[in-house]
Amino acid sequence: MPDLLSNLNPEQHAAVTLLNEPALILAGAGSGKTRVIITRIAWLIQQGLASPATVLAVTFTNKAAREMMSRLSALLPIDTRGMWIGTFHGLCNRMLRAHHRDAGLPATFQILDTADQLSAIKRLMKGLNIDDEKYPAKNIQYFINNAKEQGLRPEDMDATENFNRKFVELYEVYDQQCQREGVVDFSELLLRCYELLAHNPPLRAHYQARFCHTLVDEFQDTNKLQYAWLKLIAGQNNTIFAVGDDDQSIYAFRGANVGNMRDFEHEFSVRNLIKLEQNYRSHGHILDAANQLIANNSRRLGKNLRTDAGHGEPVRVYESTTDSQEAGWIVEEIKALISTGTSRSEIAILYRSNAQSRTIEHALVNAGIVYRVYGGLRFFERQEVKHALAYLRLIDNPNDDTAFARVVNFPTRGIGARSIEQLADAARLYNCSMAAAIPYIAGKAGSSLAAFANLIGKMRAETQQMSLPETVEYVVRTSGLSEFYQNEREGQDRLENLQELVNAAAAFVSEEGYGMDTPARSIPLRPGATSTPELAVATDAPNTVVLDAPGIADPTQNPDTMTPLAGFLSHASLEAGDNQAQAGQEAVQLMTVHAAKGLEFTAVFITGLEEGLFPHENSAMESDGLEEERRLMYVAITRAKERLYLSFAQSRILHGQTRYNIRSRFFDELPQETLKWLTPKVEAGARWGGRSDNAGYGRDWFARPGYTGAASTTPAQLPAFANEQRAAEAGFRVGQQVFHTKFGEGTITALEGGGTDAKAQVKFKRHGEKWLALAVAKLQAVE
DNA sequence: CTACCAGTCCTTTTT
DNA sequence: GGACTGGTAG
Repeated sequence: MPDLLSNLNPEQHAAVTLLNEPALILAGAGSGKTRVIITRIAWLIQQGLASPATVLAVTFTNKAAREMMSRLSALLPIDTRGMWIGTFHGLCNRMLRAHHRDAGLPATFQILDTADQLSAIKRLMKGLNIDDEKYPAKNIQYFINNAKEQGLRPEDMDATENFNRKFVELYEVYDQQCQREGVVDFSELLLRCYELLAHNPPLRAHYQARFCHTLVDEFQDTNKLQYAWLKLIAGQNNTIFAVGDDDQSIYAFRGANVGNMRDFEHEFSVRNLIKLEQNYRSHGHILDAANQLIANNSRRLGKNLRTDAGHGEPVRVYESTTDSQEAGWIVEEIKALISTGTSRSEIAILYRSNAQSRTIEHALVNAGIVYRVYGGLRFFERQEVKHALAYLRLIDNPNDDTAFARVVNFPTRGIGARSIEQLADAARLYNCSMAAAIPYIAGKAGSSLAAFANLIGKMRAETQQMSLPETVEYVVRTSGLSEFYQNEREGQDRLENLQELVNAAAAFVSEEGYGMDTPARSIPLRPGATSTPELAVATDAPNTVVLDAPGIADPTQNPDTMTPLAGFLSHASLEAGDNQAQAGQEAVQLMTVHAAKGLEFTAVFITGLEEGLFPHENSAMESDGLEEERRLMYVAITRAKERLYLSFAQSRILHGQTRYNIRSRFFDELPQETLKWLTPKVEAGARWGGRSDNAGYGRDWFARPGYTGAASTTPAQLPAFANEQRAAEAGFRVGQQVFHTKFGEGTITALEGGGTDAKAQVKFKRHGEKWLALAVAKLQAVE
């Protein structure tokens, strides 16, 4: 029996072996967090305190889930495939598939990704003749997802206010449309699963009895709905083991609620909050920098990272005149690093926003340094792949109008916009899907549409007995997609991606343990499974737990509640695939700070450390915005193992305009003794009251009087700041909320001039951006 | 239906 | 600066 505990430090040991109480583990960066979770699962099983079937482990990304499974099976000889380890969305999908009837969904329900959802909303709005200017589809999408993440259905929402009513109405119609089409979006997956458990006591009791240990990774990133789901599924006898780091919460903008950590601590009366503060990644100076920076945040749970590694090298700071000079300097440093033996893949260049990568890439290309950019299009998001998937979806579910609209005329088959509009009208009239409305269309348009329906019907019939890879291959060929891309000049890559899709299907089949010949569209029979899984009672399977609600399917004993095709389509939506340009190369790594979370590198460059960029100017408008930016900086710093570079530029071209920025306030928040300035440090001079707390935040975005910058700063560019300051004297500032009697609410985005010439640029919620003379316009401050 | 042009937007992103 | 969208001309 392997000794799982021998190499743990005391805090890790305590966390791993904690028994019969809810646990909150405050796990600092590089403190062995993943290791603790995996070791705990293994230890619980090894000690007989849990079986693989009674453990529920939740992560945010598929990558994290995969890592958990592979490291776990390395520790213990168990098959992790049947275990409930996965992402929130993946697990909810699994549960909804198993209980689709109770959840009110068809067995073949499909998952809309973000882009699908947006096009579904656009289609809906077009049909209702809703002004896209007044109600942008993106805003509707945001509203809907946000509502769902708060656990709110349309009927739960306040629709009394005029403006709000339209949103709520659209939310309601959108949900009806999804229901009719048999599709669910990402947030629906979670909310539907939550409601399934909330409204179905026997089912809830079943799962609550089944899971004795729930482990949650990156708990600080959970939103309200996810937390509610966890509480629901965990029930009484279950001990939740929540691992997270409030200082690394950087996803508030997508609904993450750091407050869940504090709430958990109180609601579950956590007795021992265990802090993992021993860092195994970074040298001392780097940690000192991170610790002192993050100490500027308020409302922290509080921790301080420490290391045995010694101080190491100082943090190097570089000031450049321009962004391209910054890039040039980075290239020189990287050359030096490489020549002294640092592997390219151990060097990372981080930036706050993607727009910054171009200049750096340019310099790297010129210097002939191989690099790799994270982010961008992912495999299952490519248009040719999405087209092929749309055909596959139609085979499984002809009512999926999103898929239908996508490929009804791709490749072109003489079905124009007018025909499609006609069809959509008929579908609305008869309250059916577009496919079902085809018989109602007469004339030439009708016959082209009928031909398309026949094509899909033929595909459905002919793939009946085919395996999944065969089906995919067949669809790519029969749909005309391969022919289309063959004839297109730039179609070669797309053709290859379609072939890759066939390979992906084959890989999926083998990873999921289906036989290669299993028909793609029947539920495979494996030992322990029955042909009607949702009615099956799993009493004789291994690791069986007592089922207190007989008749409830248990997806762990009966994982085959999905056909291979449905599984593959879910997989394509839930796991969009690699977003790395060229994987596996020995290359310098370029990515945003967000993308770097969880990774580590020997040498790290944090670039563009300027006011307005990092911290980002938009964050000034959000409450808690600066603190989130600071956490982001904290994440960035703690990626570095041995060497950390911080750089900023006096001027930078952004969106085609040259901006003159001053260095980030974060420099003032770092311990000066850990910094080594490669360029002379220029004192910033007195700031407005010298405040760096939230109260003064937003006031001094682009203007700190007294800042002279380096000698090369063009004086002609500086009056812009001076102008803003004078306008600011009138009592307004950038980022401020204002009210105008005619235009309503808005936010000041720029200020110019002074005295009687003072003007403010205001972005109104409903009327766009306008320049207003302060002497004329009656602007009221909203605070 | 395609091709081209003008207008618009631009923080971060996983599922 | 550049990617994407929507509109219109051919």
